[in-house]
Amino acid sequence: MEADQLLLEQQLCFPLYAASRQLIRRYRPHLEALDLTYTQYITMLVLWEEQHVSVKTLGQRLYLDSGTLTPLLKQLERKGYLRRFRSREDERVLLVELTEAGRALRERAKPIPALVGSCLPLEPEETAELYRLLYRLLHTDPEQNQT
Amino acid sequence: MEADQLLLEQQLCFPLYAASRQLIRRYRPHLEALDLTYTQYITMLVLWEEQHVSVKTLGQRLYLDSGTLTPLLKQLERKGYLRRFRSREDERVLLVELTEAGRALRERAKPIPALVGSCLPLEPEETAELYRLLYRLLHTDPEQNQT
DNA sequence: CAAAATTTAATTGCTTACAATCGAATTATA
DNA sequence: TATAATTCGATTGTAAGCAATTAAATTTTG
Repeated sequence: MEADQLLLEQQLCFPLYAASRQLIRRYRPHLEALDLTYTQYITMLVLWEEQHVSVKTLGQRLYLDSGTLTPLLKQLERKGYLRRFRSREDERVLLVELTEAGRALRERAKPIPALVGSCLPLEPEETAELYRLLYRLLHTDPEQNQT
Repeated sequence: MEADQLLLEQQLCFPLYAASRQLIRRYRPHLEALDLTYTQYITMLVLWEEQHVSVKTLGQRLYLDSGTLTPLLKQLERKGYLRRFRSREDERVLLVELTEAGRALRERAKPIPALVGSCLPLEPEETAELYRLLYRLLHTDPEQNQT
């Protein structure tokens, strides 16, 4: 019986991983117009919600570590969408804040969720259920995340 | 109203992506003992099911392209788990077949799905529902995959 | 207060993803 | 059957992810 569990289709990880990459692929054409990659996009989503965010906070919200975020934030800084600076209160902390260009980008990003969402083959209540299950997976977690 | 859609938590892509990476992280410690990465593991899953698989078929089953698979298969060949050879019928086609070591690895992989699955905070019927929704996402797809 | 422990980002190294392009082999078609 | 189109895998270049390590700043504690 264990044998069956080794079937590709029997492993939850597989459709989760494949569906995730596929959905991200659907964002790509829309994000290209904004000169953003997908990871840069979800980083911007956080920044559009909060004025000042530390790398640590970003990492906690996005489940990403500094090894991923540091080069990504430098890239976004190069593009002119944000500024990076050390906190005066605690020099260990690097804060990130949007530039005017970064805030302006928000308007151009607004249509994207609807554009991507409209081509998903799920009913609203199915989408809601998927959310619920994914957040269950995500939140009930032993070794949370890193920095 | 569009503004709300730009909230990180409102985007399906985000929990999907984060949950996917988190689940893959849970495999890592078990896979390390087999000297496999996660992507190498799902590749082995396919090979444990089929004797000879072409790179194209692998790509279709895993939703990965040759740019990902070529170096990965070379790596698995270096580890001694598989052999790569051109098809005699069609020289464009590269076939992959497990070595004895590759087949033997299957036994050591058997406990992994149960080990990972047991720490998931989902009821069996919830897991089933999650499957169903993920495969809906995955299968109903316009621009399928690449090679 | 000084030393130890902790926190925070940055860096390094390795492995994906994947778009784009290429070259070789095969198939279609004019 | 030549040549045009297609298929297949490999290659290249960019951007993630992430473990492990490091360095600097801060906090704890002896």
